[in-house]
This record gives sequence, structure tokens and C-alpha cells, in this order.
Amino acid sequence: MSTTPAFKRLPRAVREQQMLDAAVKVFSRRGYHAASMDEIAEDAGISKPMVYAYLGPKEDLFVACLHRECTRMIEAIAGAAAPDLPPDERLWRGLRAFFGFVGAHRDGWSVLYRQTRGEPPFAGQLATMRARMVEVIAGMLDDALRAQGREARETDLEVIAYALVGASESLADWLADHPTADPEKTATRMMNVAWLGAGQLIEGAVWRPASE
Amino acid sequence: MSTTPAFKRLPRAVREQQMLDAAVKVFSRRGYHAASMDEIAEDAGISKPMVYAYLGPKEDLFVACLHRECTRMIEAIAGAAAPDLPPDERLWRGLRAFFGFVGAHRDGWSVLYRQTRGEPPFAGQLATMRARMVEVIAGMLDDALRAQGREARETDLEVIAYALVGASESLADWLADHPTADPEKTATRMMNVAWLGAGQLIEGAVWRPASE
DNA sequence: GCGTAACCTTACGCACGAGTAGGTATGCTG
DNA sequence: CAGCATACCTACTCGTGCGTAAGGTTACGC
Repeated sequence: MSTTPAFKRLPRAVREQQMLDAAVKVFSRRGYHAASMDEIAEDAGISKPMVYAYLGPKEDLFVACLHRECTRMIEAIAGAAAPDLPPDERLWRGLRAFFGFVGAHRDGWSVLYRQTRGEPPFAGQLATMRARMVEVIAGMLDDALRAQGREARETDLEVIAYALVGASESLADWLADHPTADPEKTATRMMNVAWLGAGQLIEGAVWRPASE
Repeated sequence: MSTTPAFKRLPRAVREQQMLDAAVKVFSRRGYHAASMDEIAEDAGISKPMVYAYLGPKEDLFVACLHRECTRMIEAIAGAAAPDLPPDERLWRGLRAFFGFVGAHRDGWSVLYRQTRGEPPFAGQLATMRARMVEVIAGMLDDALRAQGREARETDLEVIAYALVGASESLADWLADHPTADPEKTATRMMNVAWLGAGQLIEGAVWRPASE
């Protein structure tokens, strides 16, 4: 009887992490709806009622995943991009941290962006987080502008920042789908597109439609 | 009896369009899974079995929506960006057509991108379409390069194109969420980011990490 | 060594929504 | 006006998967 309990009893904190790991994995593979609580439980090496006891119903579980992955990502980026650096250096470090994170947590990224985007109950959370990112980037651009004694309409900066965030997300998807690709190199490419583009804009260059 | 039939009998082709309209609307509002066939039928002013008779089960219905919206969009863009124009003009017209389409078909855009992305059964279709876009953009960049007697590694171009497509998608989302925003203006902003960025890259400029 | 509390399980109820069976009305063709 | 095809409906079945009730088992305090 007391030979091999096969499954050891573990403290709550440990089980919760195992469950979240399993949930992120299954959610990313199947999508929110197709993921069944049974599969998550099985993958975590635990039975379903435990999941409900610790993390609550499916929706709460997903939010918990979202929250954990989101926190990890924000920390990774914030830790890398110190606010007292010059703008391009800040952007570069932020990008490097971002792509590094995605490369190391492809499942987490998938849950965060691919799944969350389309599901009305969660889309708001994602939008909030993205808004924070956009604000930071826009602030950075604004700093760079003011350092040159210039100004720009707020909306313009916001939209540019939005485009940069979108481009980064898109490349992150590309990275997640190409396991052999190098996060560092991807970050460099993104930096080229972002900074040379945004950089020229800051210099005052403007492209206009030719005619009509 | 023959007073007011309340709902006239209509030919199949008309009903199908009404159903697709309703489906796009409901899918975009609720998401694929949360959308019920009952709600779609009701919104189309018709009963459920008719939907099944004409468009088949839910998955087929969604694919039909996808197909219609996708075709409309491709046509709008292809019609605007003639291949014999100079690269920047081509890009500009393509972008203008794209944002014009999104502004006029916000629901369709939502279905196409927000919903399709996260659902494994459909994600492939979207990926194929996006790949076509990327290929076109990459080809354009390549043309511009060759015109200057230069070369670039294929992967680099592809990644840059991917970033541009991602940025455009992201701004399209922004546009879809800001009903008061002007598609034309959004297109101009995107063009600034895209062309001045990519343009500088084509001139041979390269940004490198500073140290370490 | 025994209670008790936390951990963990099997086995079920139940709602919701996809898909269908079978029947009714309408308009077109001869 | 007969006949037939097509548009259309009400009312049902049934699978699937979320969430739970009630009961076993292991560890730790005394």
C-alpha cells in the first residue's frame, strides 16, 4: 500500500503552478473553447475538481493564465528598458526583451495574443495592456521629439506607436511559428523597421500622396 | 389569408446574402463559439433550418463568411494597386484601399482577423492569405531594391514585409475600434511609418546595437 | 495510535446549442 | 386549375463538456 503513492501530495502553491502550466499549454494548442477542463486536469496530472477548487471555473482559470503570462512579460520588458537611457537604446532593449520572452514562452504568447484577441470577455483585458504599451512607446517618441525642440499632435504619436506595437506583435507571431528562428535577430530586424521609420519621422520627414 | 404574408418568399441567392450579412454581424459581435445559429437565423429574419439548407453547418457557414469578406478585400486592394506603378505609389494605393475597406466593413474585418486568428480550424486559411500579402509586399521591396542595382537576403525582405503587414493589421484594428476616425488619414499615417522606414532600409541604412 | 484537516478521486446532473424530421404554404408551368 | 418544385416553419433529439456532491486516502498534531 505505502509502496509508491504514484502521485505525491503537494502543497497548494506548487499544484497551482502545475495547473497553470498545463492550462497555458492546452489553451495555446486548442484555443479557449476547444480546450476542455478534463484535458487540462489530465495534463496537469491531477483531477478536475482540484482545478475548480484552486483556480475556479474555466473563465477564471483563463484569466489567471493571462495574468501570469502578462505579468511575466511586463516584468521582462520593464526590467530591460530603464527609463534613464536614450530613446533608441530603450526601444532596442525593450524589443530584445520582448522577443526573448516570446521565444522562450511561445505557448504563453499564443494564449496572450492569439486566443485573447477574439474572445469578447477577455479582449478588454488585452486592450488595456496594449494601451499601456502604446502609451509608453508614444511617450518615448514624444521625449525624442521634445529633445529636438519639436512638437507633434498626440493622436499622431499614438497611432505611430500603435503601428509599431502591431508590427512587433506580428513578428512575434512569426517567431512563434518558426522554432528555428533566432529571437535576437528578429529583434534587430524589428528595430531596423521601427527606428529608421520612426526616426525619419522625428527628423521631420513626411511622405505625402503624390497627386489628386 | 392572402392579406399580408409578413415575410415574402425570396429567391435563394438573396436569402443567402442576408444570411451571410447576419452571420458576419453576429460572429463579429460574439465570437465564433458564442455566436449561436439561432441568433444568426433570427437576425437574418429567417428560421434555422433554412440556414442549414443553404449554407450548411456552422463551420461551413463561417468559412463562407470568411470567403466572401476575403474576396471583397482582395478585390478592393488588387483593383487599386496596379502592378505597373512605381513601388511607393503602389503601396500607397494598396494601403488606401485596405483602410477604406476596413472602414466600410468593420464587421467583416473583425471576423476575418480577430476571430479567425485564434481558432485552429480556420487559422490556416488566414495564414495562407496573409502569406500572399507578405509575398506581394516583399516582391515590391525587392523590385525597389533591384531598381537601385542592389540585393537583399530573401528572409530579410520577408520579415520586413511581415512587420509592415502586422502594423497595418494593427492600425486596422485601431480604426475598427474608433468609429469617428478617418480611414484616409489612417492610411496616410501608416504610409509614413511604412515607407519612410522601409525606404531608409532600401537606401542601405542599417541600425545596429550600440555596444556589448 | 487516533482524530482531523487537507488533498484527491469517481461518478454524476444539467444546460445549452448544433443539427434534423416531417409537415405547410406559395408560386411557377402546362 | 392540377401538379410539382421550392421556400419555409415548428418542434424535437442528442452529444458534449462545464461544474459539483459525496466519499476515500494521506499526513501531521497530540
